[in-house]
Amino acid sequence: MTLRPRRAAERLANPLSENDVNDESRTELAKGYEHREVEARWYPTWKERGYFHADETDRSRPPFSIVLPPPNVTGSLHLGHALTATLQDVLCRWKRMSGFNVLWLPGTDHAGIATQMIVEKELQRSEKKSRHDLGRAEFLKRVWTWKEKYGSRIGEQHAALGASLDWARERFTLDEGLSRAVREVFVRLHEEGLVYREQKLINWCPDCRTALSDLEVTYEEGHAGELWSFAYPLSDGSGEVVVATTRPETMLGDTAIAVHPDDERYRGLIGKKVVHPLVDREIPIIADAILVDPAFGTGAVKVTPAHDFNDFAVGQRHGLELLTVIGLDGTMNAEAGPVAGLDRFAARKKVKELIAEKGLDRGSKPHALPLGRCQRSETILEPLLSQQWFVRIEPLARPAIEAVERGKTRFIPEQWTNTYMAWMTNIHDWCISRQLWWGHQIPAWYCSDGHITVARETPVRCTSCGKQELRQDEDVLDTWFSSALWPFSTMGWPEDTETLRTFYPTSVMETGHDIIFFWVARMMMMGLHFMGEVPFRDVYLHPMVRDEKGQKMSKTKGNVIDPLVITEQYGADALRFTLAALTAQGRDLKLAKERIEGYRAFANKLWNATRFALMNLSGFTVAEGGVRAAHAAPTTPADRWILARLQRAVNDTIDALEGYRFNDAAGAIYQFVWHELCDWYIELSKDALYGEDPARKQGTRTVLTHCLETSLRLLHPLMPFITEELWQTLQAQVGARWGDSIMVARYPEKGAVDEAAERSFGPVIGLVDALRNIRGEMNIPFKVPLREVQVGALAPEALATVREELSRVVRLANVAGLTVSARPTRKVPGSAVAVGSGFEVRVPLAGAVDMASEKARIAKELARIEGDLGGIERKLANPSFVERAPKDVVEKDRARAEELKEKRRRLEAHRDMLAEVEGTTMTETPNSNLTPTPNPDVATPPAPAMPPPATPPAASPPQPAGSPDATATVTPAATPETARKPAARRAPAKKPVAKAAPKPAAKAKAKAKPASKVKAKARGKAAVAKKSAPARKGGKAKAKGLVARARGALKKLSAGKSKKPVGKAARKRR
RNA sequence: GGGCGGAUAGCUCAGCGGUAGAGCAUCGCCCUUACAAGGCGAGGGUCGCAGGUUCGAAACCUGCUCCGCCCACCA
Repeated sequence: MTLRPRRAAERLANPLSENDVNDESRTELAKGYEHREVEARWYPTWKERGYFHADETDRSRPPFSIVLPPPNVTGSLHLGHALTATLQDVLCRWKRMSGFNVLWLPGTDHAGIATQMIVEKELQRSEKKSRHDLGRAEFLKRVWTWKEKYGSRIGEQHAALGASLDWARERFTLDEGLSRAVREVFVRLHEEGLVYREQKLINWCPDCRTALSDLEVTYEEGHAGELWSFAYPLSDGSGEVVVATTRPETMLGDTAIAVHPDDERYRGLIGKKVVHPLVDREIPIIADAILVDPAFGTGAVKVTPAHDFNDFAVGQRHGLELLTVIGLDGTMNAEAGPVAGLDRFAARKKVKELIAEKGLDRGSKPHALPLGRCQRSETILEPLLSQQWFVRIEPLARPAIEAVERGKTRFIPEQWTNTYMAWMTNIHDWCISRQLWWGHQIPAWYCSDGHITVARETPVRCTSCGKQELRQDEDVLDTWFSSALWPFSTMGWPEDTETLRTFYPTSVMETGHDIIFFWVARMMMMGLHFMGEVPFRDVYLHPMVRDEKGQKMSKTKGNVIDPLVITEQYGADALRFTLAALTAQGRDLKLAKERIEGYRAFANKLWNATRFALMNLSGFTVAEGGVRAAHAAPTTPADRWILARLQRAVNDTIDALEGYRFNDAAGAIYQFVWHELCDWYIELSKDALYGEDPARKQGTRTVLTHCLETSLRLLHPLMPFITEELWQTLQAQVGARWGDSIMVARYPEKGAVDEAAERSFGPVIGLVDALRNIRGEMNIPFKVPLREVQVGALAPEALATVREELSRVVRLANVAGLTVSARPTRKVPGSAVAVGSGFEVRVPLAGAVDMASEKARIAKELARIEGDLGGIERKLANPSFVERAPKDVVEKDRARAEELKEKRRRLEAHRDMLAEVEGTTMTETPNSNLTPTPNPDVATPPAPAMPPPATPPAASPPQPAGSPDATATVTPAATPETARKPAARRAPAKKPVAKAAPKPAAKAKAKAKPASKVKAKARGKAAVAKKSAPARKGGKAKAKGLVARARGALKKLSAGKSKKPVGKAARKRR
């Protein structure tokens, strides 16, 4: 007893690895998938062989290009980057295998402010120095050192994920080439009047000491502030005007009081003046209908043009003085009179005190307001007046809007189109200068007269006055300025390169939706302006990766996960597959450990499926022509079925990839490999593989190899490492020359699905499911063979198929004796019955069957049918439904109703028989053996009372051979299953039966209670059956919708289920 | 203030006009020689609320309630 857990534990503790030799020709696999060893091996191999490299001179294949959104060199990658890398690699590998000339271009971004801050912090910590202590040149040297360190780490992380990036083309935004592109763009825009320098109010971070663009401001919603009121006395002494503010310190910069022109309260005051209470100044009262909302506060507004965006505009309208009172460091300057020299927040307090002393305080109240903070430092920003460089954006935005309107570039998911448009149409000029050191220094030079010379290379003299002492602008450009050029600057622009001609515009821009404005929009503008063509055709915006609590991953929260930690633990393939499977459109992605574990299990499943194949392919060589070769062609319904399912999986996967539905692609492959190939086909194949029929064996081996090999190729973009490993091993085993690498093998192609093969195999699956269900519900362990099983009421084509696959049914359900017939089954007391579409099955269970349990089971099924039927009949009884609903829908329901009625009829008959039996025998001998035939394996205790059944199988009416009514019989000796397992057959049956007997009663009791619930559920279940494809296609009966939950499994396998997505996908594409 | 998502089984999410699905978790049986990172079976949902459109609504429309995100210069 204690042995069992130990055996499992041992396997877990030591899962690897009889073989960790790097040898492509080996044909044996370790027992479990060991990702570390495999991953370490393949990436360098691919890279060395040049598979990642794009050839810009190759025009024989259609181009496909993606530029990797350059990660910041500030640090290492997080899971958001892993998602980016995964999705792009999926696209690139898929396209590469599909015959495209693929360029996936890597690189990194210097990330001006972010990097500078980090290095500054580091410098402060380690050497207690500021950047000013080092000086510009020395400080920049330090940053470069930092960049070298983290730039390579980013490369390693991408390699660990399997990203097939063309490393030979790796770029950095501060490279010489890209810097040249930046200068070129700046100069040209300046020449065109689209770059200008001006004194304007901008968002200033007193902490970073730099200007920011609007986008770098994050607004804190509903900050709990205070609205404070105070009085300005009128200069003529006739009274006062009360104003309100959330920033009292700014009152020292007030240069007007504004009221609404139509406001009766203040009409008489317009044009008068008030006295500033803290400095010696008079301030005019003006009327401004735009600024003032008479309903807010007192209806009078203090105007501070140099420290507020609204007030700045008022100042422009009314020609007001711009009085700056706050300095770049956030302290009050000399203009601030009594609070000069104080920090802005200390000044706020002081101003209130001073006003209160003068008796002008008019109280305050809590007030929620949006508060702008610096995206990097989270410091509260200060609107300040300063000289900055700007890009005149409107002329650039217009073409970028048009391009999207005309469909030159499209957004996926579509909803982002609106977001993009809304921003583009309300865009403000872009402040591009930053008071930093790390970045592209602005190519503008000043002479002592203040003339500006803008040039590509350092000028010798001022273009205005010829002076030779020139000083370059110390500021650098916004990081996003160089990022905006990424799609063409990385391909060699401003030169007219072969690479640009081949790969621009790029095919897809794949990135997070958080940088749609920062980056995507700006690339559109710059690409159109300088290349005359959109930078990308499709923009796929992926969701944000969150932690399992749904929180955004951020360094400050400390919930950032390093992809390397995950790949180390679960494998890159598992992580990639998880990310893809979770990437549904339009929703953020919560990464839970359990999901990754689940997909690691999937990798292991695939590994073991291949391992199984290898074990059964010794001496086998794949035939020339594969599954289509005459001597290897599929011969059984199961073969044809799995090939049809494979083709459907291929179609579904490609459809999903084409629509950027990564989760559907992952789902299609997962479902096929695990639940069809492994759960069904491999199990089905065992009789042939273990048997002695050479033709059958050959066919099965061919089909199995084909399915596996195709699955591996299909899966490769998602799980590159394990697929390569298995593909190589399989190739070596079967002596084929599929190619040097799965990476450069051909991707599976879409094709017609053999729907007849899918359909005709249904009864076999249905039958096995029915038998398994009876086992499960009756609690009969698998090792106890089922005897005297009758399969009846088979439709002609189903009869043929079932007969053809009889040995497989026998094996999968462990049946030791079975008859197949077109006629209904014969009643046998003490049997369990299941009715499927197109067949019924009866399992005599001798004494093992518990009447109550079987009755409950049948009642449950009947309730379900009643529910289904009730709903459908109500619909069919509704004249307007019959009249107005599409014909096929009505037809489908009619057929379904008929089918349900037939099922109900059979089950009712069975139920009545159960009642009859119970009435006669159960009451007196509750434990008695009701077995029709002596059954040493199942019956316990031995039958004392009941006579043998009236008609044992052997005595069934003889049928002419080949007639649809013919009865096929399988005897225990004839089945490979039983032949191989004599021990199991002879095992004393006491244990399972004894175990089983008490169980059903309890179960039945438990189930008696929620009868209403069963009904409710049954009602719902009607839908399942209705969705079946055959009905939809004209009401052809199909073996499906068996007893109980067998349906669920069946449904997955039926053609109908997966037809739906295909249709939908087709619709979506239109 | 405007806009965009989301609310479906205990959890994470598909489905988006024909009447509810997956994975994980749960319960039962099974170490059956590809895989216990496994197999088989089962249980579990008035699809956020309220109206409307429709023969038919989880899906479409309207309103509402909660959650998340984005945009916005109300002192």
